[in-house]
Amino acid sequence: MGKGESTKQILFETAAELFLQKDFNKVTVDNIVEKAGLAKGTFYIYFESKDALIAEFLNYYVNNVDTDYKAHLDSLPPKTTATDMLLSLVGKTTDVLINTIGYHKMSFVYKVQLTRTINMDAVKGYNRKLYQIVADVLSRGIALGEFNTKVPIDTLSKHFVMALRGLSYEWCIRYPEFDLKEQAHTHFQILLNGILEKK
Amino acid sequence: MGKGESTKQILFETAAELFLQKDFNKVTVDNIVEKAGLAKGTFYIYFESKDALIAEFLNYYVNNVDTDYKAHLDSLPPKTTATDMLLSLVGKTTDVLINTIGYHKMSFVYKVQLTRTINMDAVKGYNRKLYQIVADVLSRGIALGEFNTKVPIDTLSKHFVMALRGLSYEWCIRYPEFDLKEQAHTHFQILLNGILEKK
DNA sequence: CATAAAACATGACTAAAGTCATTATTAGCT
DNA sequence: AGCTAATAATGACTTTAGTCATGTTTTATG
Repeated sequence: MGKGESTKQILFETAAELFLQKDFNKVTVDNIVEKAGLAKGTFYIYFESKDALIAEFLNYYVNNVDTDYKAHLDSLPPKTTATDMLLSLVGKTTDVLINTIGYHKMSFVYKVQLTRTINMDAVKGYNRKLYQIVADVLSRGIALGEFNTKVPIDTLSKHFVMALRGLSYEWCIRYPEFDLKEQAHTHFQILLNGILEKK
Repeated sequence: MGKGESTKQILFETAAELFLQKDFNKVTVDNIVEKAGLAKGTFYIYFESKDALIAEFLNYYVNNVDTDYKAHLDSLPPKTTATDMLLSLVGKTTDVLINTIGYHKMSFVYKVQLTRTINMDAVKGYNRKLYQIVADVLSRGIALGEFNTKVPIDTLSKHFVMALRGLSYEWCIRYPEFDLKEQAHTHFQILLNGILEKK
């Protein structure tokens, strides 16, 4: 590891410490470099911007949750229906959002994602594990004759994850009135059932 | 109209002019007050922040579109099915987003909404006309025996508008790869049909 | 119309992100 | 080791949002 890499590491860890104590907005770049014993310019050698650092911090955070989601699904009884799996997965993700990540960090995720120059692929990249996890549940549902759709599975998976993101965004902008868990459940019920009269 | 109100008007209009020439980020508060021939402090008497001014500007923009949506629906042949109405409405909204408002302004809307202190009720308030418009189409669908759902209409309407917002957000963060119009169409097909095997 | 209170306006100031020309350190090479 | 090029670090500086104590104008009132 070159000198530069370890300096970056120091900055990142120093910042991470501060982020656990205070809101992102309350931690200044000056705070970080002072605590790290470095100059401000050094910060900008390793991070494009303060938001870019926060994005790395959040990516790191979000990265691990998909592993949790997978584990959660694997822990379900083998005869669970695909519908129940999907709803259980939705319940799990909303739990994590509410209890582990928190609405404040999620708001930042959604804000930073709108800044085109900052890379948040860990969250939105289609290679994110979550897309595959959802696709697997959908495949299972089709294999079991439980689901029936003309839309290809990976397309469907993208739409489901998008719906989850839409729900989470709505939660962020309507917090605390919006009950994410309940709304997500209802929304996926609608998504699964549709509203068209069955012929 | 008191003196204050007209000063606010001047600031707003000056800013609006500049916003048509340049990105929000490129227009500074100093630019605005200089062009308006006022002091910086004056700006902050009338606007809580630069973002608050932008929010007012965007609200004004977004406000009118719902009237367009209503007009669009009214222009459809009277025997149009509710399904077609809904899909046509979705098509219309995506047209407006893409061609009239633009992804850049929408990104700002979504960013500002995440700033809890700024009021964007014209966009997200449940009294927004769009919620009623969607509810009306849904009622029609139920009256015609076309739709069938246990979920109350106004709840359903909120979920549909949320889906639309989710799609638009996704468009913003994936622009220009994400084809909003096509994706919205597919998404609402899924939402209408569901994916459960019909019994 | 004199005057006090309220409303409006000012601009120098602070805070914080981000820049960049300069300086210091490290690594590779003979 | 001595020299050079690349890499790393510096901090004074710029930019821009936002503040606030002070000053000016308007309005209401005896």
